Amino acid sequence: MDLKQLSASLGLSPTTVSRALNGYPEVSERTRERVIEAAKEVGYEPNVTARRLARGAVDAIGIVHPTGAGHLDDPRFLEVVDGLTERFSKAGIDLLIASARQKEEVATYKRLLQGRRVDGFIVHHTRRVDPRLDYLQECGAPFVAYGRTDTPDSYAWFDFDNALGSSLAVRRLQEFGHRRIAYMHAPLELHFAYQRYQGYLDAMHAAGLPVDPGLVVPAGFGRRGGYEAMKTLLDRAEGPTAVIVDNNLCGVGVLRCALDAGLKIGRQLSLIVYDGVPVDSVVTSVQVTSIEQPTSYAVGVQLAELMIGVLAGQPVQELQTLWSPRIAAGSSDGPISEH
Amino acid sequence: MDLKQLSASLGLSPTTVSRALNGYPEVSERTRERVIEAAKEVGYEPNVTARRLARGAVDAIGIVHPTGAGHLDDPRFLEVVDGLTERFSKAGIDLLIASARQKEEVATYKRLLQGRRVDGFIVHHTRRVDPRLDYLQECGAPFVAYGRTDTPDSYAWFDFDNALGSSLAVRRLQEFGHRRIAYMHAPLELHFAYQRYQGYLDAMHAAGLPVDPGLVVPAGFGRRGGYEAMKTLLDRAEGPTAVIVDNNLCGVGVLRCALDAGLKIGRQLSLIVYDGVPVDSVVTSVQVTSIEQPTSYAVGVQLAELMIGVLAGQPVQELQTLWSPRIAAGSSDGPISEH
DNA sequence: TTGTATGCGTTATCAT
DNA sequence: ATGATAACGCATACAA
Repeated sequence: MDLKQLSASLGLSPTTVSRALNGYPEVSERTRERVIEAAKEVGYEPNVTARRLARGAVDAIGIVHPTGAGHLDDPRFLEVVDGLTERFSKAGIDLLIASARQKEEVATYKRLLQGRRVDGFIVHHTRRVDPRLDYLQECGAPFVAYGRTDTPDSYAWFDFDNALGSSLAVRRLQEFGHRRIAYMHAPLELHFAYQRYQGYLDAMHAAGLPVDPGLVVPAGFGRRGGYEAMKTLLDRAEGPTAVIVDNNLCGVGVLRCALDAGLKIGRQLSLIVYDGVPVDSVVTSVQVTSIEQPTSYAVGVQLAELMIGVLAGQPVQELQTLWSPRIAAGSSDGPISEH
Repeated sequence: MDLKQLSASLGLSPTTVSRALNGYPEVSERTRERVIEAAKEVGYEPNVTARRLARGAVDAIGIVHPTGAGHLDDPRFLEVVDGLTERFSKAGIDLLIASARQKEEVATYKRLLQGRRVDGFIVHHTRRVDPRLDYLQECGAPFVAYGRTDTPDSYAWFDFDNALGSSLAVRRLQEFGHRRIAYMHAPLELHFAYQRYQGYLDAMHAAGLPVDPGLVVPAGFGRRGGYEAMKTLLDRAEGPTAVIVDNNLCGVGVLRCALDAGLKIGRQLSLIVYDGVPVDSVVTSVQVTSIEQPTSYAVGVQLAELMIGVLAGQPVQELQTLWSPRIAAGSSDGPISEH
């Protein structure tokens, strides 16, 4: 059943039916009701392809994720996608998911855009200098970045105040009396990792604490990496009394290692982990103090909201969202104590 | 640059240019070369929306995943998606991802289909009786199921020989001399869980081993569930000498629990886990014997391949793929021994 | 308030 | 081998 048939069955022109269904004001209420009723009755659904061609907009947003990049298994990604689709579907927007080998990323954006497969993009895992954003800005394509680059003024973005999270953690540990505060991080070319790291450095300096390079350890994104990194720290002559970990899978490994070493968490070693330790962890004895952020689902919804703003032509300066993390206190940190 | 402009610049009609680019045979080789050259030169990309409208096909496949269903955080899902997009993109097919609350799943399929947003679907996590497949068959929509239902003859599907995997595990343990073989499983309304469970039962019977209902434990999809379930088993007067776990996150929990209880894995307790224990686990001392299946990426590629067959009108009976798992021996199982 | 005519960028049909 | 013309199904400028 298409528009022509529907309108014929009602004795109206396709134009009027179209207007009635799309909420145009110049249709009489009586007619609108009749039309909507009939449309529901016969189960009419407009052909989106035709509508798209006529309107020149696709009502689809793309999200490109790098193949074999390691954060593929990031469970959060799917949660974000969930928030995106939820919000987008309300606006009649489709979410297109594409994958690209890391070298071909920009080419993929180009292909999707030039074939008019999408109106714009959600770009995630931004890097400090990011050729994808450069390309999209160059050709004026709508996009929202999940995470800022070094030059965040000229586009729409969502981000957490990553530096703040680390600062809060350092300040808290410092108030407990810690001085030797270790820091474990994901690769620093990822901007969130970089920002969190900067927050750590700044807060350490502000607190007048020395930063021992040996206590700053790249530990990647995984449990295993965290475990190994922690083992290295524990082997040192002068180990840390507290550890901050910039991502939670890594944090699980750190916790595990500390427990295996027989340390009393919260007394002999203080631990603060970004995003906390996942609910589905086998470790239940310790409630890990965490730097807490809104759920990834909420992030997805917000990203979609921003995208809709961009598509509506809102100035990008109004479309920059920064959410602040906060500390959720657990039992994994406290004053220094030797027993 | 659209088709009209391109053709004008070549002094040809849009028709000829279209034919040349789409590989129609009735174009002279000379013309074709000229056209392809020019198209590349100016970076012409056909407008897919217009093409779709003209051809009446969307070249897009949908995948609907249930919101808040617990397997959202299934890392494998993204790997499958990766394989799908990879294969689909070669065929010029888009992958649309939508989410739906569990009650609204069928309605979502309906909406996507009637609005001609997609040509067909990949349906995953099939249940033994699955209203989604019923609906899609009813309205004749193309789809490929990842997992069979109770009536698998009339549609295209991909599946693992789930029963076989459990049988292999039971047989192996039986040959080691085990008799009290426990089985932990995900919810049985998921067909893969049901099939694996049936394989366990059948193999136990075939081996002449008694099935103690107390040794068959629903343990869900997570580490925590596995940990708790294992604790329950260990508390029993007559516990198992071997455990089979039907999913690997759960298996991590089981392993952890057994280690915490001080058991020597492979001697005091044998363990076989579907898909093995994830590489990024902190447990490195034990190499878990696993029921091994091809990667989820490969599954994705195969699913896409099947879908392309369906769209091409191939008979569904030729589009049913069953892959067999095999045992990858590790150090987590062996003959019974008390020390 | 409603209808007519035209356009969106392709592909397909039927000539030539 | 190439071209003119008509779909594809909807939205919209313009007319009534």
